[in-house]
Amino acid sequence: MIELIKNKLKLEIEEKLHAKFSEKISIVVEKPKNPKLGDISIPVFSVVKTVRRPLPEVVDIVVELVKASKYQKYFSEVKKVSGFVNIVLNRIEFGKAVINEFSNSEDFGRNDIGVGKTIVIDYSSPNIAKPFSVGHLRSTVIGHSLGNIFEKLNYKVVRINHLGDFGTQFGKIIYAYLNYGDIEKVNKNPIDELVKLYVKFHKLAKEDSSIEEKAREIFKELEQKNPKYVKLWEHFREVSLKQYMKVYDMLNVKFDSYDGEAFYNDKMDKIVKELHDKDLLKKDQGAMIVDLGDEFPPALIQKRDGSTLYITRDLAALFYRKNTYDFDEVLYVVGNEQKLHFAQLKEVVKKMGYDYYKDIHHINFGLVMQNGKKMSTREGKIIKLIDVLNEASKLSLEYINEKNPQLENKEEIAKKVGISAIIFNDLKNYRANDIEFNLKDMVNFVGQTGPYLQYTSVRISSILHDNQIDEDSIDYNYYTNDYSYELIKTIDEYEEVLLKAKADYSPSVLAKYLLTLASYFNSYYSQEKVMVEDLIERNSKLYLISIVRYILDDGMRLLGMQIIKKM
RNA sequence: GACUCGGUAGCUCAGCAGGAUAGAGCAACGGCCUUCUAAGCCGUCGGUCGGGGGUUCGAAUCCCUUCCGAGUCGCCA
Repeated sequence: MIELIKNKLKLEIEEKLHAKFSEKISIVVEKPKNPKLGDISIPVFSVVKTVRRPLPEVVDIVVELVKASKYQKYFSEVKKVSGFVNIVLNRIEFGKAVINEFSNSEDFGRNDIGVGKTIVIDYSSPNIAKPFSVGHLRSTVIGHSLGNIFEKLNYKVVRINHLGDFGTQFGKIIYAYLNYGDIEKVNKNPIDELVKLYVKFHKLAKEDSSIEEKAREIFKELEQKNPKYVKLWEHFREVSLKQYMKVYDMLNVKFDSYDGEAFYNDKMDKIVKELHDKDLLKKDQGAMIVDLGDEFPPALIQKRDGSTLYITRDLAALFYRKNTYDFDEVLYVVGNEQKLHFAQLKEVVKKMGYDYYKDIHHINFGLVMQNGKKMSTREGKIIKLIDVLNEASKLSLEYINEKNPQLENKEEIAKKVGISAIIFNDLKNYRANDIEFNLKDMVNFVGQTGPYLQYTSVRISSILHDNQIDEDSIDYNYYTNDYSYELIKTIDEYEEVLLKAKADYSPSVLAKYLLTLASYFNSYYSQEKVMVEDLIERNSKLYLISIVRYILDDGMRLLGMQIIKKM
């Protein structure tokens, strides 16, 4: 509502100023930093500059224009403060407008910006035969949440888990397995054992680099379907995926496709041929490259031995997705360290003459660091996500035993709180920032955390209970005190927040907003008694807090968190 | 070395299409449970917005420069 008022007011005033001074003037209509100054603010310095009139005169003109606005029924006061014109809203009229908007909406916050558009999101994408680490959590929860947010905005979303189930790493693992592996150990504890082999390989390669060459040979034969290697590969893939599914179940994450890199194995010749036909391919030091000029290093398409590389597979995947889903945008939720790769990918697509290179977006995120350095599987330093999730659930159960020992289904709720805490902790900060791994922070349940949001929703549920709410007997006067008014204003921002989260491809925008909403509610809660004698007052208050709960729950759902009624 | 991203309170971070006294949470300290869940609320303490220049009526926000951290830079993904 306020966004609408601001936008229209801006146009209205710009138009009238234009008529008056016959000069094009652009003004800013914003939210003042300090709410005491008002609800809407218009700095007039830019107007002074273009029309070259004294500031007080311009301020007066703008004040008159605001007062004459179509929206003046929403204004209770128009003040001039130095170079600003500040507007105070009429709390009753504004409250009524916001509440009505909620009442008339099927799904509050929804926006039709995405109608008819398809968006493909590539996320999670763990590497087979490697543990699902805290590093993969980021891609998984960011991608999942973005998918939910896009769906809320009426996009059609295709969720793809592009499994890292191919590549030279398999040459390495198979080499190590054949020389040092033990079938029983592998079957007993698949991923752990395969990681050991992978780490061992890298240790050995440091002393004897010739085994790198052997691994490459094995991979090449795997690509050419050597049955012995294919069989091993299938086995490794199967046992790994089984373990990943456990984690996805815990996180409540689902995908439309699990086609990984191997799926594109037979789709790459076509790419190489097309690049060749378009005269983009160049032989260089025995390998085939696409020269990308001065701006980027060349893209390596084919190795000296003829086997393919990451970017070749990504190209094949991209074209497959374009043909299959006809997307309007494709998002790759992949870490910062692959920035160059995606820049090169876009550049190659551009050179191939496809205009939709513009629709490729690398949704980069910060690395999970340990002691200020990137975590690396090669060095065997890895923290398994499942351990962290279990730890958080355990701690959450301890909390419940301390705070609310009589609670039913304690274990189940503890899991929902613990896992949601981990998810929220990951999403609350802007995705591209690096984060230092810190279990203590991740399982902290006090302050700006997942449990804080859940707790706030639970408090509301506890009041709402099974009270009936009559939407027709609302007295808007109960929404005018400061505590209520902050809630009304924040409720009003929900849709805008979702659009911002979408525009930035960052769930943190939503996460921060939910914290603000919850915080305003908790202040309200400490000040206002809801279950009062007066039925109109009680009803009005119940309705207001039910809206707050609706947004909290909807927002948490979009972030991929669990909604609970008691804790 | 080149390129990219970051540097805001002791710690974790918002704010950055320029706007009015720079905001939260954690930690520390002090209050608030005979009233709807105290995983909460209220308050105190805490900042040369890395340093230096510049553009502007106005800079944490834009430009230049410098220092610090991270990532990437041809046969891994």
